[in-house]
Amino acid sequence: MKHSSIHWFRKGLRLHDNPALLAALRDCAEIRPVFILDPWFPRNTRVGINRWRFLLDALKDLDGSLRKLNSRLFVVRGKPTETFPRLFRQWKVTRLTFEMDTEPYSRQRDAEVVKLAEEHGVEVIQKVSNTLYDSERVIVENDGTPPLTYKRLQTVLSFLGLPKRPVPAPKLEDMKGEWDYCLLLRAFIDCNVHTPCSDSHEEEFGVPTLEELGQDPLKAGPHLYPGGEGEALRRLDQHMQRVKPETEPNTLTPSTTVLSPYMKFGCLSARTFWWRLTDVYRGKKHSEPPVSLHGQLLWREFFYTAGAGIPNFHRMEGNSVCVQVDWDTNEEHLAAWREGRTGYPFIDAIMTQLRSEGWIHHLARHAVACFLTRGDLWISWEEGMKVFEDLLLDADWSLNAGNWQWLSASAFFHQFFRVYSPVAFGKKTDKKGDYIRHVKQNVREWNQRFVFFNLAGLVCRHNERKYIPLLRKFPVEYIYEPWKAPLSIQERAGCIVGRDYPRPIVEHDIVSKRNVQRMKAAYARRAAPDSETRAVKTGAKRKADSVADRQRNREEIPPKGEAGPVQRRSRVTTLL
DNA sequence: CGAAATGTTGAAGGA
DNA sequence: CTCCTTCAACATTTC
Repeated sequence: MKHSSIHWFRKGLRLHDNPALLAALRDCAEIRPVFILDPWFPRNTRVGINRWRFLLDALKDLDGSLRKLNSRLFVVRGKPTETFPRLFRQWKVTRLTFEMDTEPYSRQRDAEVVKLAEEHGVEVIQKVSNTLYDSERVIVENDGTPPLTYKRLQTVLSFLGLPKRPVPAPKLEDMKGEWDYCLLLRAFIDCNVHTPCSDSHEEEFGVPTLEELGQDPLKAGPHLYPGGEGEALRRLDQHMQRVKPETEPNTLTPSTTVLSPYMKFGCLSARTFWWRLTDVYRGKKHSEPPVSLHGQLLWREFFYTAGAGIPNFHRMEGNSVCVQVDWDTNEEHLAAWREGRTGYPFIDAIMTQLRSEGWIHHLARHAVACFLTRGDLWISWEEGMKVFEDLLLDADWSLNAGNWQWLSASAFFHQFFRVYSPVAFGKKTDKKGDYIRHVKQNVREWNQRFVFFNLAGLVCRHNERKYIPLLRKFPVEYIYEPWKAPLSIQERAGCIVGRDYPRPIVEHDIVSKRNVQRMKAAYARRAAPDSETRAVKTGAKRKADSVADRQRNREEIPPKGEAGPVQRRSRVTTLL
């Protein structure tokens, strides 16, 4: 029997290394690649305009690639649970394929869709291709809980062996079936895979515009990182051809790959990236995990596994690995942080770049995350996570929640006495504060952008790309601390602190010391939740349960070897 | 069991 | 520029 297949794109917006798409094409007469978009959804979610633009880029790219295979992308407006029953009937669907997604929201949605498919007699095929390994498998291998240290993850993965090789993208031959044999019969029996498209495809199923999603295109920032598989593979090639494909992890200035947004949307496969790195590194001297690029992919794996196995991973409450902290509520401070007006130029420059471009360096994320939470403002990491979700092109549920817990010393990382200084940290790699002034280091690259914006008619909005142009003329010794400059120097720089640029909203040296003590108290409460005062009085400190103990206490997990893989899988699922 | 070592990337100061 | 110590001091893993 020849199938009528739907391949459902969600993440995994690519043709390469897409095993679920290949599964859809097997023994298939009709294939319809589908992306489902609720036109009202954008108005109710924390997805900023730059991220929407990236998604639409990726969809356009996907549609273009599918056209080359004599197919098309169907962008279907609606909710998955309402849309699929209609599509199943209308298109006489027999098979639905999609990439497995481990996020709780997606799992619930997918479970509902699988149920609907069963009711309509539609076969469902799900494949793991977003991560290097099957997260559930990693959890089972670690006795039912996600590894909570990087070392532990490495140990578990060593049992599982190397990641699978990526599968090739479908080619035109795959879409045409056994063309040679069928050519003569083609008029009578259609034995080729094809995608039935109507003349009204564009109006009905075309990729939407930003306007359709209720976004004002004029509010988008410079288009530095266009979305899509094509751009992802181009960037990958570009970085793999560099003499030294390593990035320096401990500096802000040298360029990193900026492949993270492409990874988030699945425009680039983690396995493709992994094996390309292996090829490039073969026989050459290179760094090792955790700092190497292989290591970065394993960090992604680490947080994905944590997100898949720890209930309420995106919250403090009900999250077994998260230290419960008495964060303050301070709307003014939160807004100042979000909008880049804390009075600390390094912090404000980073937040300005984030808002405008949708990507900031890893260590820049550390600096602003620490500042918002345990370092300075003592505001919950959940608030920071929401802002990143809005503004970061690469905002990925598990990684975002996991890294915010890390930086706020709420989970995984516990050396809360190591506080990033909003003044000193940036100076280490950028003594002159070029980043704050945004001195153009690569004129040619900037000129290309200039031409591009010019053509796009956006030149007036985007030719001023300095992160804090106000502070441009401050001398080097005051660029990180403009409030310390004498008034005469402020006047000469054309910027008076307190009038043109804000005074610091907190005094770092004072609040950071206070916050370390508050953190210490929060950890003490965790160690002895019901007897903090007693512990202090007697001087006795009860030993904290290990995280694994506390997780086990929530739900008993059978000892290794007792339950078979199938049973275990369902157990893991119930943990969610 | 308890001590020692370890942990992707702190800051400040000195050699 | 790199390496070192000291600051105060966490959880987790290893020995």
